[in-house]
Amino acid sequence: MEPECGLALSARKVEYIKFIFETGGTVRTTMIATAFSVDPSTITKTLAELAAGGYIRHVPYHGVCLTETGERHAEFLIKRHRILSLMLVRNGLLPEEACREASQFESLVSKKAVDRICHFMGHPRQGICGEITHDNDCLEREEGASS
Amino acid sequence: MEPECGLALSARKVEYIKFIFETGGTVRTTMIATAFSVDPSTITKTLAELAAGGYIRHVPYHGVCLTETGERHAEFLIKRHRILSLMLVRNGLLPEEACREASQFESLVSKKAVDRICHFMGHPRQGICGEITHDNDCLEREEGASS
DNA sequence: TACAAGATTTGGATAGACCCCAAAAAATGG
DNA sequence: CCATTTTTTGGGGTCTATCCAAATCTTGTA
Repeated sequence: MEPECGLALSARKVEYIKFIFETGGTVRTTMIATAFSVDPSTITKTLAELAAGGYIRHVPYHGVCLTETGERHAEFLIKRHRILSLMLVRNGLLPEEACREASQFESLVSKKAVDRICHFMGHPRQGICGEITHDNDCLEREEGASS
Repeated sequence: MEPECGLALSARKVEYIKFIFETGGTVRTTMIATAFSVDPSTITKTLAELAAGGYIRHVPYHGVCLTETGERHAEFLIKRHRILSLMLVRNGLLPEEACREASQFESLVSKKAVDRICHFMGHPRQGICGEITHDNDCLEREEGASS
């Protein structure tokens, strides 16, 4: 089993997945297009790629919703954003700055790095733009896992 | 005067500028091509863009060297890399990991953020992959500058 | 229920960043 | 002064992200 580095999605796709997750349920193309000020046709195309990747289920003309995989991944994406934002705040940035900066580069930070930072910070529950949740995956390294 | 956010160069160009700076003096196309395992023609093209941006002086068939601007910028790029790597180490990553992760996303971190982190860490001199130098630009915020 | 209006998708294009290959051009050491 | 090496040119490619216009699907409603 490959380590799952968490770098499979481009920055844009990460934003879309997080948006769909946070909106919840079935999300319509226009909703995403409006939220990101992008042409609906662009969204349709990107959605097709996300569907091909198994992250979402897309019913043409009706909207998309996350698959089981997509949901699990979305949780990671959001946690990554919050952990990184929190780290930045704890290292001198203002909350809004931290959130903004993290959004810019988070898609390039590996899961392993996020887990280490999360561990180092003591698995904080309170992020600066929402609560942080911790699954086994992130806690299991605690009890002497391999890597 | 615009704030100079430090996001003008792509990740690849950042690597090239840092490499040229660290190599010092006049650097030849092949040297860069070899260092990054990329076709020389690709380097020539990217070099043309960096020259157009005023970062380097390119004498065809002879090599490139940084301009005054390029040198100043290179110093920032290297400092950014070291500050971010150091922050990651201080937040739980192993040195090599930190360096590798920082290289991936550093091009997307603003100068302002770097300055804040640098300030927060107390303007450290010892990075994990080299010494960190601090210019006025980064220290002046200390004595109550505007932003 | 048929249709107009609105939402969505298709198809066609563009743009930027990177990259490669083959061939031309320049530099250089004998 | 020429063969070898280095570099540049010219021509393609891929990928991601976007836009526009035209087709297509849904739906509320008359």
